[in-house]
Amino acid sequence: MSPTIKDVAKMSGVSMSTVSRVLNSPASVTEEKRIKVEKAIKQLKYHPNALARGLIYKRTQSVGVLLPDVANAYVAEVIRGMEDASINHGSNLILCNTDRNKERMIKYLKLLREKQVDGLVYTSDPLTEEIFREFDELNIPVVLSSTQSLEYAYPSVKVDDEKAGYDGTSYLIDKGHKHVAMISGPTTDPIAGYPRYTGYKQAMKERLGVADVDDLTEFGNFQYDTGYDAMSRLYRKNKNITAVFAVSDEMALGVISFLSDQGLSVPGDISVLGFDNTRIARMSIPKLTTVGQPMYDIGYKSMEKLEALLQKKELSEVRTYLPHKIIERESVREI
Amino acid sequence: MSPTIKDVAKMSGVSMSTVSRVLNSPASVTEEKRIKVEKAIKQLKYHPNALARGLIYKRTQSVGVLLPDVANAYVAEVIRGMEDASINHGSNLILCNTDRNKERMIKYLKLLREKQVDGLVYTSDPLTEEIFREFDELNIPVVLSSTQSLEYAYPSVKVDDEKAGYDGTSYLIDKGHKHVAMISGPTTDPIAGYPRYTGYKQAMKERLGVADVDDLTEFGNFQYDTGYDAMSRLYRKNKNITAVFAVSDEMALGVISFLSDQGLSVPGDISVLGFDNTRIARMSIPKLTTVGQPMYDIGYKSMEKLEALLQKKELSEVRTYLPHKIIERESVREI
DNA sequence: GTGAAAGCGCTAACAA
DNA sequence: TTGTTAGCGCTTTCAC
Repeated sequence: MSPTIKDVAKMSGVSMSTVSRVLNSPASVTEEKRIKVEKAIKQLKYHPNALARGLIYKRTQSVGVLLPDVANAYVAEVIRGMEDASINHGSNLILCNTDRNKERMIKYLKLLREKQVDGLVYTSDPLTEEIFREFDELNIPVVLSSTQSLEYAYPSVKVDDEKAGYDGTSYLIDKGHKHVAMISGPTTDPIAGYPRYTGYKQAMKERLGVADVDDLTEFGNFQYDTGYDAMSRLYRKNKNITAVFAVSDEMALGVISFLSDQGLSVPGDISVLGFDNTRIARMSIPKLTTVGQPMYDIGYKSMEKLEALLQKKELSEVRTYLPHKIIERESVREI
Repeated sequence: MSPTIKDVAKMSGVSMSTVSRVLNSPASVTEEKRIKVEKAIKQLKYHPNALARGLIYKRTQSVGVLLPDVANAYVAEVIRGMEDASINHGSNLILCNTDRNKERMIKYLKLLREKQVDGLVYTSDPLTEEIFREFDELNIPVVLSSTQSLEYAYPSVKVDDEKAGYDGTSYLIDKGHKHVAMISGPTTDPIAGYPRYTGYKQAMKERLGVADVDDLTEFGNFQYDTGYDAMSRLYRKNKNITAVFAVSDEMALGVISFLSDQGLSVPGDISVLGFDNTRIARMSIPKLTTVGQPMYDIGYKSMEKLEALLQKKELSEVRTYLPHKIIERESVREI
C-alpha cells in the first residue's frame, strides 16, 4: 500500500495536520518540523491522494474534452493546444471521442460527472439543444472550442468562418479568377458549413456581381472522398471554373485528385484553395494554398478560458474570434 | 450542491447503506424499498461520486496514456483504438502528451499517481531505463503500445517491425526491383528504426545477394521534411535506384515530393513504398502503396491487455505482434 | 433484509 | 505554531 499522510505523521513525530500544512502552506510550520516532515515524505515516497483531496476541495483538476474524433487531423491539433494550456494549470484532460453518437456522449457525460470534472470543453461540432440540456445538468463551466452558440451563453473560441469564407473567395478573385467555385460543407452545419458558404456568396456578389452561384457550388462533408465526388459533379456541370475553394484541406486534396485523374493540372488549369492548414496541406503536390486556422491557439485559448471560469474570473469576452490567415503555397495561381 | 447518498436516504426513508445496496447489489434489497430509492434517485438527479468510491475501492477507472504527440496521425489512430476499448470497460483515458520531454513526463507521472490511475499505457516511444524506473515506482500495471521492451517484462502490442521491413523490401523485389533503397529511421531507435532496417538488409542479402547497402540507405526521423532531404541525399549518391522504401508515410510523401521536384515520375521512374497506412496515404498523388499497420487494433488490444491486468487475469501472451499488411495502391510498379 | 458505525486519505475549524 | 476532531461521500463490516 502507498503511504498516507498518517504514515508521514508517525514517522516524523508530528500530527497529520502539520504534515498537511507543510504540503499546503509550508510557511506556517516551524523550520525544524518542516524539515523532519519533508525528510519523512522523501523517505516514504509519499504522494498525496488526489481523490481524498478532491473530496474536500470539490475541485479535481480534471477537465473533460468532448470531441468528434481524435484521429481527425484538425481536432488533434486543437487538442494539442488544450493539453499545453491545461498542463500549465496543473490539470489533466479526459479524452472523450463522441463519434457524434448520442449514446456514447451520454455515457461519457455520466462518467465525467461522476468523476467530478471541474469543467468541460466541447469541440468542433454544433451545439444542439439536446446537448445543451445535457451540459446544463452538469452544472459546471463549459467552453466551446472551434464551435460556438448564439442561443446559449457558453464562451467560445473559433475563427470568424464567414469572414474566412469571404476572404478566401476574395483572395481567389484578387488573383484574377472570375469563375470561382466553392465546395462547401452542409449548409445545415451552422459552424463550418453555412457561414463559410455565406461569406463566399457575399464575396461573389460584392466583388464579381454574381448572385447566382448554383452552377458554382457543390457540397461535401469535409472528407477527402466527398471533395473528390463534389468536384466531379462540379466539373460535369460547369467547365468554365478556374478556381475552387474547398472548405477543408482534405476536400481540397480530393479536388486535386479528381482534377489529376482528368489530366488537369493544378494550378495550371484550375487553382485550388483549401481550408484549415492541417499538416497534410504542405505534403501534397502541389503544396496546398489554404485558409489557415490557428488550431493550436484555438485549443490553447479555450482551455485558458475554462481555467478563468473555474477561477471565477470575469471573462473579458465571451465569444472570441481568432484570426485566420491565408497561407500561400502552390495550388493557386494568378490568371 | 449535488445531492449525496444521504439526501437520497432521507427522501426515501431508508438508511444510507440501503441506498448503497440498491446501487451496487439491488437484488439484496426488498422490492418495495428498492423502488422507493430508485424514485428518489431519479427525483433528486442523484449521481454517485466517483472520488468517494475510488477512495474505498482503490480503483478509479481511469488510465493514463503517455504519448509523444496526439497531433501525430499515427498516434492519434492508436489512441482512437484505446478509447473504444476503454469506454467498453467503463474507464476513461487521461491524455498525456510527453513531447518526448523528460520534465513534462515526470510532471504527468506525478499527476497520474496522485489521481490514482489504475494503469498506464505508454505509446510509440522506446522505453529507456530511466522511464522504466519512473514507471516502476508507480506500482501499477503498465502496457506498451506500439513499442516494446525486451529488458523489462511489460506486456506490449505492436507489429513485428523486422518482419515488416523484410516483407516490404521483398514486395519491392517481387515487383522486379533490383536497386531497392531504404529511408530508415535512426538505427538508435530500437522500435521503428533498427528492426525495420535490419529486415531490409536481410531481404536485400537473402533475395538479391547484396550485402553492402551503404549506397542504398539514408536516414530520417519519420517526418516529411526528413524524407525529402534523405531522398535528395540518396539521389545524389546513387542514380540506379528504382524503388525506395521509406519507413513512414510522411517520409514517403517527402520522397515523392523530392522526386516530383526533380521531374521524376512515381511510379514511372521510381517506385515508392511507405509505412503505416495513415490517412494521408490514400490522399496523395499517386496514392501511396504502404506497409500498413493495424493502428486502431494496436491501441484497442493494448487497452484490453491493461484491463486484463487490472482484473488480475493471466495474460495469454506478454508480447503480442499484430500482423502488418501491404496495402497496394499506386506508388509502386512492376518492372 | 436493514441500519449504525467505522473508515478510505485528506483538510479545516477549533482549541490549546 | 500545533494537535484534536469533524467531515468530504461513499462502502462495508457487524449486529440485529
